[in-house]
Amino acid sequence: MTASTLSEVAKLAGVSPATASRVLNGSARTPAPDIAERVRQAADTLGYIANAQAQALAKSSTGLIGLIVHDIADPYFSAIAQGVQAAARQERRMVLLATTNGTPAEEKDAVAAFAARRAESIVIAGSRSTRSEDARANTELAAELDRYCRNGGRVGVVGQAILGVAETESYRTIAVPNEQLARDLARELARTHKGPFVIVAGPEGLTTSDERVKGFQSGLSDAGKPAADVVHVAFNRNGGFDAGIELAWRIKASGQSAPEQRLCIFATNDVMAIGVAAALRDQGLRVPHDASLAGFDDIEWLRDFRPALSTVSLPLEEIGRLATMAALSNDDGGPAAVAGSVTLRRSTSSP
Amino acid sequence: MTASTLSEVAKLAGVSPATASRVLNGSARTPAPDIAERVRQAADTLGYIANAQAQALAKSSTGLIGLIVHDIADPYFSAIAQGVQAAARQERRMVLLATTNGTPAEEKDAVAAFAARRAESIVIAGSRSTRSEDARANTELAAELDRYCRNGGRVGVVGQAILGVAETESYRTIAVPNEQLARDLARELARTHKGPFVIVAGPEGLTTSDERVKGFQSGLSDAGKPAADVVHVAFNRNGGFDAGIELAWRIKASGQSAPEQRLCIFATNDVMAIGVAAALRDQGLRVPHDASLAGFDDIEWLRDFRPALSTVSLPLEEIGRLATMAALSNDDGGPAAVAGSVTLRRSTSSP
DNA sequence: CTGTTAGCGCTTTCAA
DNA sequence: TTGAAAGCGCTAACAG
Repeated sequence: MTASTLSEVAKLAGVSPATASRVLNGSARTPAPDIAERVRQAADTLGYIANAQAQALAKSSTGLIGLIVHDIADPYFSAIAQGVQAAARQERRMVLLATTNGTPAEEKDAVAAFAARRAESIVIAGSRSTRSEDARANTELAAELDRYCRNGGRVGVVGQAILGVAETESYRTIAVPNEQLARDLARELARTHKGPFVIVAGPEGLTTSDERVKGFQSGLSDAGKPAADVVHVAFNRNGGFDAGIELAWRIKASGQSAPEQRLCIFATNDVMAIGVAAALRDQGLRVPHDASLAGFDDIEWLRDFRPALSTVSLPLEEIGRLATMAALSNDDGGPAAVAGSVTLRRSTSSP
Repeated sequence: MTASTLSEVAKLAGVSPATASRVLNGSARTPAPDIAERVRQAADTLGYIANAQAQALAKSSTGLIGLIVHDIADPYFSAIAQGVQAAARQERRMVLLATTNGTPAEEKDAVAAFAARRAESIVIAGSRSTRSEDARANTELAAELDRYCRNGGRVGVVGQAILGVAETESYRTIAVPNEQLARDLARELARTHKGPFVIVAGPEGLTTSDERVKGFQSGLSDAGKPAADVVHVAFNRNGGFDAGIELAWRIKASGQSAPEQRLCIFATNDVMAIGVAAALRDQGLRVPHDASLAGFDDIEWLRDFRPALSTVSLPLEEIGRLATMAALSNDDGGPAAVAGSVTLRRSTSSP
């Protein structure tokens, strides 16, 4: 990377580097018009591009914002990334991207890498984990974030706070009311569904999934329904598929489906619900005819997925934008939260 | 961002900054074990995090790779991004992300921004445009890339080369045989389809779409079929939907569909095909009963989309990986290309 | 093996 | 208004 430097430009223009700097990169006062023109000319002929690294070093501000997601190919995360990117552009920042496969250990690495690059803020999306096997990594992640914040970094977390990180004004979380919304969904479904409920959840200890399970159960309870069975599988499409195969078996075994026996399946996110649907179809069962099915998130794919899936709509892109703004601004707007809403579609309509 | 510095660590450990640097960050020779331990201890108590900016400046190598896509929320791009990210991690690089809405002007801005940050390589994904309104921006983009390459940057382009950029060994393109594959698809479809063909394409001048149109037409011609009508709409889901509405009208107008009148619709990418399918369904038509439908790319969504869509499978993630490696390595492996394959599914089966 | 000395490219007081 | 000089945090010759 051998680009021309400021002093080369300055020399060509016959001025000092300081002056060149003042005209080329924003400074309080602009030098004389003729000087300025000479400098600009020189910069142009040399194809000068300011070295952002050097500028960052000199003014200790990098204009970088780090984004950490589990999986950028997942529509949930790519929608959030879209929002982050939009906000970053608006605030004239560049975004650094890291994917972690959902492991706190890799999240910690990502935070460290961003800290090293002196990213001014970090946005973390993706469920937390309370599994014991992640405990150690979680502690390290918290420590890394704490250190990052103490060094002046700001972080915005999507969903739930990361345990063990001091809640300062430099650490903000965009709360997603998973529990409340799942509860609303359960109540809504319980209104018309007569049969038993089953929950297809992610691994136990995955906070987002756990919250949704808890909320759903409490919604059922509110409606005077018995608690739902919970099947724990991978928190992705294939996990949903696995669960779906098992449930298909159960559905078939129960013989002809009287309304009182018909299952209502709640998958704790949309891609799992899609997996469940695929498995049921595979096994010759139809939704909503043989079972009701609902998901969570309202990812873009759902728009053209059939049967139309009931779900909880979340403003994903907005969430990304909010998390970014929270991690950038200095106003302590307090804990931000987003609103979601139950969206009933054909997959949970009476057959 | 007030983090502790190397010299603070050095001072605490009672050594010179140079020594501290040697132990903390990889150097050829490691200092004496006891010294090293002291330094590490000091770094630890101070919570030292090396300043990557400063390191980059000193060794003039940033470990940054820039990724430019039209839209990160689009499954085509997010799959590629996944591959880029994987390759970057493997090569211990960080990725900077920029989205451009497909406009060459924003692509140029992104290249400039990456150049300023001294990214060592840039990966550009997304169709080129030959529209006259983009000519100026394209020229500027080419100039920007040229300058970037001359300054030692390396670039990997997915799909087609960017016009006007000198084809040096620092500028590599991962060719996607759009034309050939579209031709293969047309031939395959022509084998069984009796009726007329229609192509739902992106805006004229969008290279990827144009190539696919051209290939498809030549495949039809190979098979002795008349050329297909081409409908130009936006290169996304909604464009496909618009076209689908119009086509539904056409299909209905043609009365009962004898096999000789049944339409086969080729959308130049999958999301458009999905849009077409949605429109047809909206209008009470069924695929493949009332019309055949095929797309291009084989994005992940297709896996659970019904009717199962015929398409051309592209190894998207691999493409991202290859483009990244091409933009990183110094071996001039020559022009790389990927293989795709025609994937026939139910959407083009006989009704 | 360790420390000293120059920078990397830029910004920014501080004088002139 | 312009220039000189110091320094951002680190690395890399070169001495010792």
